Amino acid sequence: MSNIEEKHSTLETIISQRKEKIKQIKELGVNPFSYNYSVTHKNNEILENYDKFENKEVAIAGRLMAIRKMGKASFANVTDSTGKIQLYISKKDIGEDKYKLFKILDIGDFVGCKGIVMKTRTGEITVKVLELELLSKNIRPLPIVKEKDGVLHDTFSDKEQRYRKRYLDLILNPDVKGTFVKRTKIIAATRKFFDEKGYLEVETPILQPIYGGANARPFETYHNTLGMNLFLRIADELYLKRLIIGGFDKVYEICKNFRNEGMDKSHNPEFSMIEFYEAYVDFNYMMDLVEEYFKNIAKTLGSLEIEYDGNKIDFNKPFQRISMFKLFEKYLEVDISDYGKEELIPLCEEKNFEFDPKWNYGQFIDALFGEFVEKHLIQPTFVTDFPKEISPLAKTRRDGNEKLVERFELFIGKEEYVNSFSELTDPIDQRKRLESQAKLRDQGDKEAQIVDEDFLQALEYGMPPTGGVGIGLDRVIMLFTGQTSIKDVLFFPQMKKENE
RNA sequence: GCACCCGUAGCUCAGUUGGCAGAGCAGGUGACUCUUAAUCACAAGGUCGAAGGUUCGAGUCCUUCCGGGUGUACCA
Repeated sequence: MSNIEEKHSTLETIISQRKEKIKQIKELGVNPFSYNYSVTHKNNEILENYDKFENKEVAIAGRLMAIRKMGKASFANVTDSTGKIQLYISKKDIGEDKYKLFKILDIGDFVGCKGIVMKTRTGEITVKVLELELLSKNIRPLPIVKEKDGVLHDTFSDKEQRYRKRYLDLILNPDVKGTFVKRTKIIAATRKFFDEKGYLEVETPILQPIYGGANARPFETYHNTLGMNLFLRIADELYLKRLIIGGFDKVYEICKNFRNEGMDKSHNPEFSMIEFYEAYVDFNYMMDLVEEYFKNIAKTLGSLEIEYDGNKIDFNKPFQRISMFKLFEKYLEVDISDYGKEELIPLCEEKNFEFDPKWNYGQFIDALFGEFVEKHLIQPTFVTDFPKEISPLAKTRRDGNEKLVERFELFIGKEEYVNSFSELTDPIDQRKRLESQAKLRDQGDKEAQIVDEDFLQALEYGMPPTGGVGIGLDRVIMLFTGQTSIKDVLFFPQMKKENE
């Protein structure tokens, strides 16, 4: 025997068997990849209105998810976008040829069937098939999830596979679909909320010659014809402000932003935000609007009280509004509102908190807040009184306190969801602030902002007082779907290349 | 970035002290006309994530690398 037997893995064997089946199916005169099918009803309609459908004819279509053969008659489960229904298929009803076809079908195939709605002896609503059609042949075996008494067995649970092959996750883990339907509902409700407030939805460039509006490292790309470097936007702030300067009163954009930095449970390199800007209002007005927005989304999804990551979050009450320094007083047990950098250094030492002596006042406050305060902010809380150094696009406090700006962030369940300020409209001040960012950049802060001359020029023409807000939509979606990883609210989270 | 955990058949998982790589499901063949994690019988299916090393002998121990998860840090 000189013939070398090819060693096949199970997978290769199954795929070649199914390709062989395609040949057989064609020999039976059947197209294994048909063009259309006239569906009269969805599975759930039938299951929910059995009385109406009993003994009536229906035509349904979907994917075969289980097959139980018993000789001359068989049962199968077929799943469509609404749910799973049982088929009863007997040789007597569909004829010798079609039964032969049925017998070579596999789990994963799409079928269409016309038949009579009935109940089996055990009471299960079932379509007794009279005409069976193969709509699309599967050749790669679908993972099999079994279910008994509501308990799932052998679930498709490998997170890596679920993220890389989201289509399988959607087929095999029904809850996943629900999360993404909710995602779409939240986006739609967001759009509706701002449309009804008289905001104009706009689109601004994703490819930007200069990036800005946030502190982050960008993705860089290159345009061949223009011969220039472009950046994927890290925020759309500076463009939306240009539109306010241009005379729009209220604009919003639901935008994808791109930030070239670390990834974790709440950071994906591309993510969704909504930013909105309104002329003639300040950050206090925006606090009201943001509070209304969150209550609106909660209501849309059914409840003003939710549970998230082990915490009960209550949207009924007015959100707490509190100065960062009051929070420091509470959790640091020191009033640091009059402290400068010189006083903060011994405080850090006393609290055993590691710091970089090169930090400016704002960076100290920011770091201390992150370490000692954030973890306590469970219920919705507007935090105000941010230092100027970490807020280069926000107006100085109107009461003359030069260290602080009119800015708030909304925290829920220890996470930041919203960032907002009374937008800085003074072009001279704005230039100064961006220049001091540039200085930080020169000192090695890769996330400091860039001086955008075009934006500064726009400001010089005059910008009305404006309130602006950015909301991290993926996080909002996580909150209202109960997911604690951003990967579970993105259809296709970013992954490293799989090795072969 | 650091720490810990995981990677075995298409899927879900066993694999003891280092001693012949296993099961269920799916797939194949056969039986079976109300099954439903259908059942029964038979046969098949493996680069144990990759590469090195220790050893008479490595799925198992060591090193490096790849991928994933969790925590932590950076992060708006």
